[in-house]
Amino acid sequence: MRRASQFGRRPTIIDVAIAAGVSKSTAARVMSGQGNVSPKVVAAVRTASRDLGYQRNNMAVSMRSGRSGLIGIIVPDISNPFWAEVVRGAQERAVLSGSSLLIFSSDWSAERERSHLQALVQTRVDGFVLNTIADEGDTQDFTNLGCPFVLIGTTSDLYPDRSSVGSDIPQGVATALDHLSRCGHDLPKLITGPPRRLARAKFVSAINRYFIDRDIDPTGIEAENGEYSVNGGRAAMARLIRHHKGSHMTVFAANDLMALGAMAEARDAGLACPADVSVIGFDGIPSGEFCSPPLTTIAKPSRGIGEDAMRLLGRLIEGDSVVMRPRLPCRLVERGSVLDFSATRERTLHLA
Amino acid sequence: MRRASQFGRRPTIIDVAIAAGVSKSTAARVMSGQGNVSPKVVAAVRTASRDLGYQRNNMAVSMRSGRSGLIGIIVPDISNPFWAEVVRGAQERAVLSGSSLLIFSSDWSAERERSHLQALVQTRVDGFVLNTIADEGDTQDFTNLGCPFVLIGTTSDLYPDRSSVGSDIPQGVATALDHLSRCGHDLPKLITGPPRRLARAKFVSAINRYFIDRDIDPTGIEAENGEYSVNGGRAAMARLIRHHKGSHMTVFAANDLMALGAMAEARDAGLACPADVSVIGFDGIPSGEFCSPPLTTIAKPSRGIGEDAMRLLGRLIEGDSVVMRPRLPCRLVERGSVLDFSATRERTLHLA
DNA sequence: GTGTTGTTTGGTAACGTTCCCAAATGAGGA
DNA sequence: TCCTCATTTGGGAACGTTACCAAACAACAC
Repeated sequence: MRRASQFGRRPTIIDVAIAAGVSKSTAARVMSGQGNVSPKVVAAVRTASRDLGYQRNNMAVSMRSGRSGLIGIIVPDISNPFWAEVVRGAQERAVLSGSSLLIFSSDWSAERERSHLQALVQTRVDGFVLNTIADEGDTQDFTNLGCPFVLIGTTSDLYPDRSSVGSDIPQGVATALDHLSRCGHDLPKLITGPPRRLARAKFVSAINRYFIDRDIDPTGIEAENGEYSVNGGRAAMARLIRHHKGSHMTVFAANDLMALGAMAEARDAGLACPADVSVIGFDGIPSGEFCSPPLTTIAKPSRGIGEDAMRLLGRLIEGDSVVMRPRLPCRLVERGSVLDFSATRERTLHLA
Repeated sequence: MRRASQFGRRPTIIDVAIAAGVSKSTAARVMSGQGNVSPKVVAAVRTASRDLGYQRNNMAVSMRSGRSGLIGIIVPDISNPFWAEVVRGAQERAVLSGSSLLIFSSDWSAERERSHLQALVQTRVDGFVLNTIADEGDTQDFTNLGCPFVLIGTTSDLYPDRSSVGSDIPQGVATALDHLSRCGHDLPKLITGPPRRLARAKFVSAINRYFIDRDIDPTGIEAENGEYSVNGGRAAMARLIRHHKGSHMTVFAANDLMALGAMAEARDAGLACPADVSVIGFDGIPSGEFCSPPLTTIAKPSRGIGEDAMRLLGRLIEGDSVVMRPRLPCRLVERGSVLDFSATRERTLHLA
């Protein structure tokens, strides 16, 4: 059996054509399966192709067709299981539609985001999915790259006339606060992202709105900023503990990694969760199920965000210029990290 | 300022050349910065390029040069934080070397692996990193795809004359068993991967060897197979619990996700960890730090594996045909999921 | 002015594919 | 035999880039 290596290079469709004794046009017609070829020739070309180990060169195809079959996706932190899950959702759809995914992590650096974006454009991806870390003011210039894209996450609010997919933050926040109030908690303390981040502002304002709508004054709510990581959560929690007066402390973290860090820090400080400290997170990453105690959290539809973004991008690539901005609902995942005061009271009564 | 969209298509280097009033050869010389161009012309071309928003078409470049600047990586399960971390290591190196990573997950399906592999070849990646799920017997045919590659993980042992990067399984296993024995444990029970998987065989045989080398008969060791996932670990643990006689149970899981599952299952069965059940894992995923109790495990150098594989692949792509097969050392991460009988005894004495 | 350098520039081909159009072939009827 | 029509086949161009080679140009010495 002849091999690709016999040429010292990969066989082209011309090699196949020659081997089959036809012209490259005919060989191409066979490969694309568009008919109008005699059965004898089809067989000959197929055989030659198999014998030579022919593999179509997608570079040449995209060169000619203007379609690369490549899709880019840039998220801020691929190490965060939440974003990993979003990417996985996108991946699933990409495989389904026969395209390949170029995955980048901006690591919260605008510089990196820009450079990855340029790499994507130069690679001539058919489109990209982006969670831009751009803050208010310096909105990036990917809007005129001449390449279809779908934004994901909170920062997409900065581009109201562009298609985007996100989770419904106000609804998620309300779900969390409803749960806390149902469990008999007072105003929570917040662990939020870095000061300038838009996501932080959205999170905080959703919380304020919730309380204002219920005639509760939210001005007393304490908030500590931190990086969106376990260590960021630890540091913020350490500060909260230092300033804390009173008995039970309730903490609402803006993402699960920070919630995990907060719980770890509390434990190190000798505080029991949920007895002394209640923690509720935001994201719904798998690790939350196994931590001690299991983390009560607001699960975002991470995989769905990735999937829907790809679906939307697909339509954009097909030329459908519709603008859609779905905000998918979050749901409460009740586990063990939030103390239920009502249940405690009941239990106390039972014991008495 | 003129924009890419003025042509209705992306500007090419010819557009730049025309705008600058030179030939495309000259424009190309400027863009590649290889000198022999008068300063005046350089300035003109630079200006034209910026004005038009010119972005080099990497498809055309790779077409001409035979280099795509694309690298593929296929892992069995991108949802597993261990593999995510390997990919992240690879990503880091890729960005450093100016190439982009195409990431695929085979999800333990040979069919998918083959299809992803074909996608990579057709995209003309410069090389790829692969953890093949191929079992003994049906070794895949990526060896004659005419594309440089580096294998990672246990299955690379099936291709002894190919470059690969892995972790030192025997050393890791020995580290784990040393620790268990130091803590006063008897023979552990095993939670392993699916029966036909080569990784399972390597794991089990490393354990057998360890005991044989120490004149201990390993034949009595119980092992339960399962998928390499949390639920796989749960199911295996359920079976172990059902068959268990005696007091304390010691479990060595072949990966951390299964260890997490085992701990969850034990908890659901009313067994305390580590009091009733000791669990030691293998991988070193971040979630292990936050579970209850924190998971004692053997950490593989996940990120290093990804990095080294890319480094090696880089050399292969450069034409250096050296075969290297580093096996990176694992290290013990001692946390709370393994009961230390010696310490317990001491503490008991102190209390008495 | 002429010849000899060295620098700067432009034209052309090639990478592998697909599409369009024209040419060739075959079948069937007048 | 010749014409018509349908089917099958081949040739050429184009996608955007770079490398090679030759031509043009400038500078300088004779």
